[in-house]
Amino acid sequence: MGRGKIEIRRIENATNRQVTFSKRRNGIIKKAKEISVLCDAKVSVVIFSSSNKMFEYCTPSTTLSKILENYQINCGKKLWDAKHENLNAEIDRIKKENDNMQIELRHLKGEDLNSLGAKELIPIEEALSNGITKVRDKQMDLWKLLKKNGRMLEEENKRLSFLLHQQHLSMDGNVRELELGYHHKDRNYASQIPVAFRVQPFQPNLQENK
Amino acid sequence: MGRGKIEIRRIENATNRQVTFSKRRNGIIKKAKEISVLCDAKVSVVIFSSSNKMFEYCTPSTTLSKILENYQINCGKKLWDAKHENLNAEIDRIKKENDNMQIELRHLKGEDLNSLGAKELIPIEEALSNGITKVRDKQMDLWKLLKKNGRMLEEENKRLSFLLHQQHLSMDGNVRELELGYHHKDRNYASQIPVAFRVQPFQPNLQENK
DNA sequence: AGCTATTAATAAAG
DNA sequence: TCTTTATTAATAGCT
Repeated sequence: MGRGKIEIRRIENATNRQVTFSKRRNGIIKKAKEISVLCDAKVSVVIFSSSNKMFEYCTPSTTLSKILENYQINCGKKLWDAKHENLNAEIDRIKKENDNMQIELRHLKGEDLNSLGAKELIPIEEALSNGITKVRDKQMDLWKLLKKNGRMLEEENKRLSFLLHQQHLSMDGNVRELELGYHHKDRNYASQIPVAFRVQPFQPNLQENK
Repeated sequence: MGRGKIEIRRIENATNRQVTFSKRRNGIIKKAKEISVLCDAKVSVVIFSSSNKMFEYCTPSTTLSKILENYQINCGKKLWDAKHENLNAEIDRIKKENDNMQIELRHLKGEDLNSLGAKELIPIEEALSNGITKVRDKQMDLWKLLKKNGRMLEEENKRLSFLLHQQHLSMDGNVRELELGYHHKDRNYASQIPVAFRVQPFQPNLQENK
């Protein structure tokens, strides 16, 4: 069905192969549509070109999923059991891991100890006393940090109070000078202090955890 | 392409429909084979007749499973049913559970505490001190059991020694009688003690766990 | 199932 | 890639 007969073997010329692929792919899909309509059939066609481009046809009244479900029912082959097996194996593995951790946790919390003997209790006790030491060390660290911050705040307070006191003194001096010199009436002292020396809200380095 | 042209619409005559289905199905599968060979394409064709009979073609160098895997990669559609999704969801769920337990375990072992604040350390410390109390209680129980068994063994020993002594005494009496009466030479006293009264190895109630 | 007239598909060329 | 066209291939209706 063409200008010449061709043998059914791989077309070596890549361009020809591509052209033939396009035409025949369209042909197959057209035929699939036709048999769907003419004969009330359910058809699925999936085609990958040699360059892995995909083309698909599926009878409109159904879906590929449904067709594949029927496929499995009909021919018994399981299309994605390998996948399912893998997933199930993964689940089993994780569940086992889970169970082990659960047991370890329960033991650390002092539950389900009756099945254990003296030799099994020893490592648990060690883990616990080790853990409690570390937790208490950590608490101690936090406590020290808190105290250190408190001390820093106190010192900052002292420093600020001192600065404030000094400024008051020097201002009083100014005021006296002003009163003596010009009988100046402005008593808004703060507005006369350079900005850099004003008492600012202090942002402590301590962060309370919530 | 037949004795007459036909419209592409459902063939009402059931026999004709069935015949046309057979012919065209063969045609499509032949075309699929040809494009596979000519163009190095991967093709899957699945056809269900209106009476739900299944026909299939798949390029020999691959399998339907592989084609479908590529299908999913290519077009993103997920073919596997709810079952697959469920398994994946289950895995996610368990993994999350796993992670949580892992974190709890690490915290109880005194690891990864730096991210925690004072408020989070308190329940951990409580769990640990609670756990260690229970573990030590259990150890104490086992210790008491051990001591109790020791005492029982001691008492049993005393009892047995006493019995042994008594039997020796009574035997000495016999011997003296025998020596007086018959000048008997047999000095294997044990062989004359009734079996029920002999000292037997004692199976303690205490089981050492290995 | 076969047969064959007829239509449809398509190879090669533009 | 699209169109054209000569030629082969598919198949509708019949037996």
